[in-house]
Amino acid sequence: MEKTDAVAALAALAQDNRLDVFRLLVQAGPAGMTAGAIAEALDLAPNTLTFHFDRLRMAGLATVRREGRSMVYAARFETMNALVGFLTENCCGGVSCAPAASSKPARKRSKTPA
Amino acid sequence: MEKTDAVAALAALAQDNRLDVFRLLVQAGPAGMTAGAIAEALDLAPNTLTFHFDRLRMAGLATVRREGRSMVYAARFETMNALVGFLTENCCGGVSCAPAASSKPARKRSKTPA
DNA sequence: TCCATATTTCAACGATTATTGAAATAATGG
DNA sequence: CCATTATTTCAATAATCGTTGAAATATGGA
Repeated sequence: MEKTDAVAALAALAQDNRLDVFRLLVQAGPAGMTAGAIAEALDLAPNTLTFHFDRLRMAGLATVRREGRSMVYAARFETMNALVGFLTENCCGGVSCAPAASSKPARKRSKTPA
Repeated sequence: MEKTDAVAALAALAQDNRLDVFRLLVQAGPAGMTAGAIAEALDLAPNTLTFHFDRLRMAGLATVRREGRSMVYAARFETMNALVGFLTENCCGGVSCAPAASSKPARKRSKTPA
């Protein structure tokens, strides 16, 4: 993941309501959730929600599809995974957030299997 | 890590220059870097930099200490680690960013709630 | 077709953001 | 003390953000 995309994804998640929306989508899994169901669950106005959905989609964190009268939103796990990968690689110093890397530029290292 | 803190940390990292600053701090390790060195490395005005440092500190992602005439900033790895943990736990569906399945009984049984 | 439902679009608004320039503060050395 | 270096504080600015209300659009059913 590129830095630009990481910033976009971070910005998309860096907002209370939007983070709630995304968490809900994650729980819903690939099946997703209708905009209405999310609006009800989080008590948000539908137009406000559309605004936030747009942000999530622009950041590659969500998808939409129409299903009858409803719009079904779903999380893009791939992007989220890439974001966590970016943070771990670039902002942690290596494998985990261990403090003491040397002053050399961080290089990709083989991932320790979980 | 609480949701509020996560949002704060995400917001702190969700900006080009600030992400650059933080990455530099991560590379520098616990020893940190002087404001001046960072200003030169990233070609940023010192007052602009102070603004960004404040954001990082408020979010718990950096610390300062005075060293002679210079201010030395360092990354707070602990917070970063907690953030990645929060994202993995709350926004990925469990272990990695697998499409939320076995780790939690996600309830998703409803035919378009009225 | 008309009607109800589900969601989006649009225009507005106050609030926050990132940046700049100028001035202030803190530490060091002569 | 004075000058220099390093950084912060302050005020101002344009740009973006999150929310709201009103109106528009799309779908499915009677």
